[in-house]
Amino acid sequence: MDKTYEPQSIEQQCYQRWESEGLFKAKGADAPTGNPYCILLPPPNVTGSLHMGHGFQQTIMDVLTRYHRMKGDNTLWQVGTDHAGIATQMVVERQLNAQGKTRHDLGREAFIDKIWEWKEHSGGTITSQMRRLGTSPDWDREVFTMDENLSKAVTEVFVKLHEDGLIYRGKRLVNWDPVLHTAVSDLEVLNEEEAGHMWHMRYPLADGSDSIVVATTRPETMLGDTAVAVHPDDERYQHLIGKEIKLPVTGRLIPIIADDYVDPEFGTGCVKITPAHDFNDYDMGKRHNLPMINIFTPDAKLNDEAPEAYQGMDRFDARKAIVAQLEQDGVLVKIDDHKLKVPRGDRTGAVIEPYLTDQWYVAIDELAKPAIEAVESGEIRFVPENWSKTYFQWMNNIQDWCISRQLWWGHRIPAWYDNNGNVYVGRTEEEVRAKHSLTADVELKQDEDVLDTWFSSALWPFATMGWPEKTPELETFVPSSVLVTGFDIIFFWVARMIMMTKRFTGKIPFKDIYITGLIRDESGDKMSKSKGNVLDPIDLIDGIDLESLVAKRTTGMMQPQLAAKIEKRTRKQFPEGIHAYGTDALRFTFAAMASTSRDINFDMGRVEGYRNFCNKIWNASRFVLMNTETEDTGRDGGELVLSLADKWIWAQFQQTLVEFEKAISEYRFDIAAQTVYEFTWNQFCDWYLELTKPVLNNDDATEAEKRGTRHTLINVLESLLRLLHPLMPFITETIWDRVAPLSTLEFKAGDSIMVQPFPTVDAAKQDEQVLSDIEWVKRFIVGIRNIRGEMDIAPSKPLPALLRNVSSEDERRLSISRTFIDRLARLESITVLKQGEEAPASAAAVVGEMEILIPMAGLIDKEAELARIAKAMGKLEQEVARFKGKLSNEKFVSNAPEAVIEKEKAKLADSESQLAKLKAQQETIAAL
RNA sequence: GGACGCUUAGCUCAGUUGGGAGAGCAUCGCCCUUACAAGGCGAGGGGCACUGGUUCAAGUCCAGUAGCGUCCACCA
Repeated sequence: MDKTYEPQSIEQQCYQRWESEGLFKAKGADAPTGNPYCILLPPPNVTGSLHMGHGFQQTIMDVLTRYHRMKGDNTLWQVGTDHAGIATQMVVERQLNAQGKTRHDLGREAFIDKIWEWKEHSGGTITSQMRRLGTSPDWDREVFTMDENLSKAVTEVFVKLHEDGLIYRGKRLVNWDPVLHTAVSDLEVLNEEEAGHMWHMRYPLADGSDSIVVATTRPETMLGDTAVAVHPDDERYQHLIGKEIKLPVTGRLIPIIADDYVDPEFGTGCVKITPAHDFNDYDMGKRHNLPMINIFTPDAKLNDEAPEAYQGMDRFDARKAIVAQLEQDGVLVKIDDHKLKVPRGDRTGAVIEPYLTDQWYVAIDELAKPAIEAVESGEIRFVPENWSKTYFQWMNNIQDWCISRQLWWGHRIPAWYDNNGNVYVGRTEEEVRAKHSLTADVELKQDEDVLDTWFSSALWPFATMGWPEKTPELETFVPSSVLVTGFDIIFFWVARMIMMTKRFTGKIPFKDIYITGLIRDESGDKMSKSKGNVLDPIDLIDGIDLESLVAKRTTGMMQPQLAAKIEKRTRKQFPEGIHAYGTDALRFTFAAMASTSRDINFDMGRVEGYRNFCNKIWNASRFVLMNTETEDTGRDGGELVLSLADKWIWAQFQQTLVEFEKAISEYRFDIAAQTVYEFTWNQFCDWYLELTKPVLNNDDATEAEKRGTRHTLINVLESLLRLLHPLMPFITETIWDRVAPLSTLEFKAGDSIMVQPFPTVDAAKQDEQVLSDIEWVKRFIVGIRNIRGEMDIAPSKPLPALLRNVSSEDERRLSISRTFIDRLARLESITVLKQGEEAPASAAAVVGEMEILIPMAGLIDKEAELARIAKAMGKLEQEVARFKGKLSNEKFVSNAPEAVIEKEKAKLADSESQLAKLKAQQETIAAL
């Protein structure tokens, strides 16, 4: 193996091999063995490219998938992409615009063809990037939400819901995006606080006897006013209720009405009512039977309901013009600054206009009820559990879902109209004609609208499994095991999948919902193009030089004026660009960051740390191979004598395995990552590999002993690679290919690590005695290293050691670990002092009751040793004081459980004994 | 207005039924010891946001305060 770990040189070839050998394939619905384990990939937009959130979530899904596959489960990671109606249409439309054309120039069919064409060429970005991440979904089952079979499911669901009376068409006020010319759902509207004004306008009474002042943030909507409302109990306006007002500018007469909705404290206590352009006014308009005057065209210009002077004017220009007119008429009382929430479309950023149109809706209450119960009953579980509250809060106040969109790209609504305005819903025109006995001479036109993208996404759990056909996959993989996703789409997607899957399969869509945190930048800001703090996972894998990174961050910006700032920031943060850390390091980082926290600040330092971890694994493996590849590892028989260290590393491995599996089962990938990191680096590399050297390089060791150690080296490493594989697929595969043939694992030549069984706990290797023996050895060695470190004694200088107060247990341990201690502590001799035997002036370390003495003569400075002892004593004195205080507290002694008190007593005794020893040392040395 | 979350070492974060404060990175020493300087060995560093309560015992449970943040709803 190369001396240095080079991720670039191993990753691509591994992946191609796995994919071409078909190793990601699920065993199939009717697999003879294995519990079904299924994960649904939240389908990314076809227009998308991989961002940090994808990388993070997909890493977690892949860890679970690989882990369960190795556990022998019938594992399916279902993959696919979403047609993303609005986003995709916008991408292709922008390309057309660049050629000076619009989609209307092409016409609907040609435009849709164009999108398909675009999808074939450019739609695969994200799936090829997923491959770079090492993800292992079953690519053969990859689906697209506009595929024929999924489209069929969409139609089926629509028709069935309509038959059941749960889909209806109605004229209502909707959120209208005047740029896209489509309705959008409540969820697609973002309300941001923005600075605006409050205009106070005086409306005169029709009879000229009085006037009333209304306040508004949208003066232009006065053209659509059909009433002014006051609170019924507001004494100021009692006498005006029922009278009429002459609306300025238009001269229309409108009534003054009374309604509880009005807050007398706010503004002037009088509200202008525009039922066709405000949701609250709409409700009030319905309560009072007010006319609804729509004053806007679909692109939010004034229509012919407005006075001629304003017709065709954009709404914001109209606002200025109206205000000017009001001022001129002397009815503008004042203008206040006012902060208000402005609704904007999440795709376009355009100010959303409440707009009166015909749309299709899903009546949601009947669907919501079983979906709420499924979570309440615990059948579906949120992880972390707390997110269920968010779910309930929304589900309990859920509104009917507007599902029609005035777009071209998407699932066309299966409804047909005749020339009399009758609507027929059915799977096809033929079905509609047959069902309603419509003869060929009745002209039918299909609804122009398409469905909300989330409508098809909602069917994901069962539509991907072949529904409405009765397939074995539906039986096997519904419900899926866990949904891994972000909290931002709990409403958009998760809730809707639960509703639809319950409705159409009677089953839940998934058992667990693991909600991941949101990846932010290092200082906690959301990553966004306009902030210039976006990291591309691929750049962390391959690296990127500074100039390319700057260019990437500053091109194609919505607000080019920010470019200079972003460039400065980027140059400061990445003076050398970004190093290539490789996929395994990035994946490990993602796993290690997946704690329960809902915001995750991405720290580049950690990627580097885990790249170093990869390097550590690489080099440790080189060491193991160096000692085993050309040696006898006992694979084909031969006596094996295991050293204390050999037994210990196996015992330690069992513990690690148990902890790892527990963490994975609880979706604590951070703990899982930490556990294997600690084992690999701090136990396996730092201790075990060092402990093998005294055996392997010892001429006195027997061949059986050496064979036992080599056997342990190669087999622990082999098992460790399998343990690590779900987290770091590439490096483990590459090394395993070399290691496995030397191990005792039985596998087919040429097989990949990813289809090997996950390590299982071997109870015979769990050994508490060995664990505590090595603990003792470690403390012994660290004690001496500590003296060396603080006394500036070269590590290479062999030292004599004297042991005082040695128990029989200490003697036993010493006898089985003598070679380890000699080598790792660099001792030239160990002398056990007899009871009462005089010792020379020494520096001391304490292991339990036993003292390790390093004679000072010629080595250790008296003052330095006194200082070292004083420091250690200081610590012990503090401890003793704390334990004594506790134990002398009458309340503690009489109330705390016996076990706790005993523990405290033992700790006190231990500290006191150590302290006494140090004190004696101190006196001896001070007297020199 | 409603709901939720966060505040622990210089930085980014763990701390699961209350029982002697942890990791990585950064910092400071010493070391090119034939797996690894992307490394080894050793060391320093914390009023656990604040106040009060429960308890023999609180980073952990309860109440409140402050600061930061997210989501939902919304007063024209």
